[in-house]
Amino acid sequence: MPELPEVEVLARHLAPLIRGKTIRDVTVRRERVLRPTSLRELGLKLTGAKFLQLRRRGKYLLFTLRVPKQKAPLRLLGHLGMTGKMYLLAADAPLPKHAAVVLGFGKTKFVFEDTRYFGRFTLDTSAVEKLGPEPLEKEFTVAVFAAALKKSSQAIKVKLLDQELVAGVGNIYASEALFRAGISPKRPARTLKLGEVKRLRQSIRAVLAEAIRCGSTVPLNFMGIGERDGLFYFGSAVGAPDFYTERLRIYDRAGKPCSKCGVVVRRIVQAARSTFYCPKCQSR
DNA sequence: CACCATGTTCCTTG
DNA sequence: CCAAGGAACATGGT
Repeated sequence: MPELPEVEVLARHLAPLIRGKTIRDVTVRRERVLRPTSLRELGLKLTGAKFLQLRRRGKYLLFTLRVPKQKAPLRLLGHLGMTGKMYLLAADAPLPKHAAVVLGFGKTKFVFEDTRYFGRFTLDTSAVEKLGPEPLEKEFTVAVFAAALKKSSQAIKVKLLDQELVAGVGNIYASEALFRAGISPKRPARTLKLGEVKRLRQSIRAVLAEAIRCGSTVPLNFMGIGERDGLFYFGSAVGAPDFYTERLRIYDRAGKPCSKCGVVVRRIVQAARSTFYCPKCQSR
């Protein structure tokens, strides 16, 4: 379920549920997700530790824990990959088929479920140091963005997926932001004019902010999940306002009419990923 | 059976 | 060294 907005909403929901909770036991059912941390080290360090904080950086979750008798807090990094989810269950509730890591709290348990196991749950936090600016923060300036784009001849859509350029944009919101800005996904990054760079930056911010707003207002259930809500993208949560289902204006709409001009939306493949665009609204 | 999928990393090629 | 493209990772949906 994972691009920046989904991770942000997850962090906001999860933070109050785990804050102050002490980990009594650690169960790892798929060691791959710990990479490169060993099963032994994770169990050793997490058992007895208490959750203090949870924040998001790009598509990563950063947990801060307090270890008894230790001054320095412990940092834990989570990434949802393509199919990861995190939520709490009652201690006696059955685990899903693809539960990768389970942390026992006593009456409840924290579950990291990940069908494809592309996600991570690890003590190695080095990945966040390589990330570019947070798109919704002040650090994501026109100057920084424009300078980075000038250095690249990659197609702009492909470049937007580079987490060193800007952290948190994924395949869906890259198409959405370009559609909103009226820029062709095929344009080499370095050919964007300053006005287009400004528009694109604003579109990225607007698209992400709107998605966070939607996720924050929709009734999502993170405690004792029953339904399989993959969270946002294609779901239509019960009682959700109309704009929730109409939120994606270009992604996955190949063959349908463009919402702005009616021309048929196209799907192309760039860097082995699908890109959706309107050939008229995004002709250059 | 075929092809598609929200992400990242590694390998090869130029 | 860099850029770019593709495959790999693993499972499930259509």
